[in-house]
Amino acid sequence: MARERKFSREDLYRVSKQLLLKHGYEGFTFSLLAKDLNISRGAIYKYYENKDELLSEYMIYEMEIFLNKLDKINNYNSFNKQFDFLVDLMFQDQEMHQLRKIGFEIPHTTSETVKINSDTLSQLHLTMYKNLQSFVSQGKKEEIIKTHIPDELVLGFIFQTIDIPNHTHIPQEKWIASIKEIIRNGMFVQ
Amino acid sequence: MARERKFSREDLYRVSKQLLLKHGYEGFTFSLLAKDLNISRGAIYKYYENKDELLSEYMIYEMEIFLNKLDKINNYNSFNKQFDFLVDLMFQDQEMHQLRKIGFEIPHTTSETVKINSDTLSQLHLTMYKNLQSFVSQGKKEEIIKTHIPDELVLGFIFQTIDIPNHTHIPQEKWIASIKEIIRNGMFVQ
DNA sequence: AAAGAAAGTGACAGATATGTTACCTTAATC
DNA sequence: GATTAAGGTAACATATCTGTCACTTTCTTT
Repeated sequence: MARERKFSREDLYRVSKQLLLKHGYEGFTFSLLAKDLNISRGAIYKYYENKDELLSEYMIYEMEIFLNKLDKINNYNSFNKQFDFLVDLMFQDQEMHQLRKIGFEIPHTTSETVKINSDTLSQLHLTMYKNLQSFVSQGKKEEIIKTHIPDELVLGFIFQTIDIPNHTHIPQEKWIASIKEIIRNGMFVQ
Repeated sequence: MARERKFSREDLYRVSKQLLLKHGYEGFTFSLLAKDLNISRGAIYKYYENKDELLSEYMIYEMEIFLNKLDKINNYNSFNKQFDFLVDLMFQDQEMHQLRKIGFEIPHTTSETVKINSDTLSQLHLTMYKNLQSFVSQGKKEEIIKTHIPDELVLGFIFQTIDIPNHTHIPQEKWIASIKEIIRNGMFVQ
């Protein structure tokens, strides 16, 4: 150590998250980042060669946090409780879900570091996928989930429906309850 | 008339669409557009002051085409057929749905023309919404759709689920059939 | 064939993002 | 207190996008 840093890694990640959600991948720049951190742009280059290096590293960080939370799905042994847990988690981590989509825009063609990070990220996605895969399998084995529905669709419904904009500001609890109901039993009167 | 144009409005729209889907709103530039059209960048400025003017106009064009198709929903008088029509339409016009989301990124703060176009676009969205609103109302009146489900969610499910990525390339027919089944009756065994 | 008008071009200036680097600052270590 | 090394800054060169404008090209009209 020689001199105290003006910004921590956490600062970097926090502000990057805000900027990513606001401007998207293409709109994210070191200029904006430096301005929001009240540091000079050059300081960031002491740690990262380009934005892809920073962002791919940050995505790994977010993904690891998410996977840790997701892992708690194994604390529940009935499929129904796991289902509730998963949908609730997705709603809590709605922003993470936005970020994950932005993460796919990072090109893995630039520096070596980015390539390595992208590989790590792919690995984490695979881990997530396997975790969820076994969740779906169990649902089908317990004869709760219809077996003829593609696994991808089971997960896709849970992942996509959290993005439905709630323009009329229906209370979150009611909103989520309705989503769960539709996924479970549909929106048609039986 | 004085001289033949090297590019038609259709050319402009077609290439803009490709670029928008590939690079998103922020990544869309007149430079890219000119290059793909094999014309000079300056030529585009003869018709549009900036990209927002072009894009907002283009979005109106796409939206009008879509609304014309959507209007055919009234050719069906049973709710169930309308439902099938709507889901099928959304799948045919998947790209249009991507574009619509990108369209929301156009700032309505630049030139007067953009403001006017944005208003027109809002109007078209309202028209679409009302059209769909009456579809949902009918479904509830016919006691096919559960009345306690928020209207926004009924539409949201139809609009969002078409975005679920079909990575494993399940045949479209089977895919769409499963989506319809889940929306209607859920993914849980009854 | 001359005049006029719309279409298109290329160059210019301004703005902003990107990497790099010489130099300054701060704090720990000797 | 001098040395060392990491942290930070500001300026520079480069690249790209933007908007404008004088000029050229092409076609129609007279």
